[in-house]
Amino acid sequence: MSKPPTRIQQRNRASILAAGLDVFSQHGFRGATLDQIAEAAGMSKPNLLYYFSSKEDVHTTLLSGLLDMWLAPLRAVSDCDDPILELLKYAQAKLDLSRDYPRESRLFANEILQGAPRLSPSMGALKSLVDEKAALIQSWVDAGKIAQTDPHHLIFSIWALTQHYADFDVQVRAVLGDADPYVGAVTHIDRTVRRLLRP
Amino acid sequence: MSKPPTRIQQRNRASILAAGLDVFSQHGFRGATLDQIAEAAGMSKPNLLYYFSSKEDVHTTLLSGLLDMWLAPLRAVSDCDDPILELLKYAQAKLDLSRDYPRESRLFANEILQGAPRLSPSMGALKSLVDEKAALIQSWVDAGKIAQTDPHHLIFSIWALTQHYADFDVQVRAVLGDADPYVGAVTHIDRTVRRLLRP
DNA sequence: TCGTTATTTGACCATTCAGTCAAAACGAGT
DNA sequence: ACTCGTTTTGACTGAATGGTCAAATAACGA
Repeated sequence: MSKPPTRIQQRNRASILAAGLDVFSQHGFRGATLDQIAEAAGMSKPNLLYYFSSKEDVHTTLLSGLLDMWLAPLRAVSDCDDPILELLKYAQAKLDLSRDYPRESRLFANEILQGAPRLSPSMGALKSLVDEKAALIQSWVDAGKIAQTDPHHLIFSIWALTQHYADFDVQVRAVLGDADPYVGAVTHIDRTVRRLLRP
Repeated sequence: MSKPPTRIQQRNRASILAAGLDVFSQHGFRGATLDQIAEAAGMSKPNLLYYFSSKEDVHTTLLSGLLDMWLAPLRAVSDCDDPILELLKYAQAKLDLSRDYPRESRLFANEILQGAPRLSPSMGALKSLVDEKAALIQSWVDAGKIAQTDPHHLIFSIWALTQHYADFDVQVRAVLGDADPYVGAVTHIDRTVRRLLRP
């Protein structure tokens, strides 16, 4: 039935998704227009709709494709001798995502902020993953390897602390002036996580 | 020139702003429609436009009116014998705002996320306030009253940790299930701030 | 009650925007 | 050069939406 996509199809779908990421992350779903996306992708609107069936199609394709990347660092958290280092690594990986992929972060933030209408299918999987890692963290607490803490809220903290720098970028930069936010953020988050977990 | 507003004017402007807060915080500026807001306010669209000159007028009126409330807890931070308690109080006050005024939090988050196009005038004042309080915190660090920390990033941390519960409410609830997020959040944030600041 | 002012609204306009369609342009194999 | 499937687009449609306006209705003081 479905033929393998040609080179042109791959290239065009990719540039549409890149353009969509740009526009959706900047204006949100309702604020973005197909003309904007088509223009940013270097093609006409009907041509865009030849590759994606609708505006929503572009959006959901982006979201589902990005969720994996976004959760990869959490998936990588696993049992080991030095849990503090493991969670430190997680926090830094998450901060790296904020620095290197701020548009992706804002795309998610926009979606969650509006009640995640197009993301609810994935919420179940998200809960499973978080619950699993929370159990692992709890086992570290029980073994006395890290300080007493609520694992779920610990994960929320890491999300909040790191994503803040991508999602509230303009505010952070307005306050800091010319300084690069991430220089200070790296050491601050390092210290925060260490202090929070040291038994 | 400008007459004092009648009782009807006060009531109607107030209900328009209440409706606008509801709709804007849920759908963002572009996603919200005047018909929605008018309906939520219990009046016709032309009538709404009798009290506010435009959609943008409603939005900016909301934003500027809310900024004061939002920054009040930070303004209240002042020098004292026990800086840790002072900052603890600040963090809890901010968390209370997230719990009691989540729509206001999301309204701001929406605005910042899109680059704060309608909020840039206030950014200068924001920086002044933060710089002032950061200097105060730095003096506490220098006096050895709290642990070494970057004051600006400390403030960002408190913002991030507390606002996360309002802005990402659906995600938090999807992960936690039925549990009330704020029950765990209060003690978690208390512990986090204490551990972060203890010399 | 009457006249004046404040309030409310139905009808309307112009623009924007998602999505359609038929036809044109292109490309690869023969 | 011809054919057939793929890609591209100009022109269009219908619905949504911000905003206007003149006329209707309510409030209120004299």
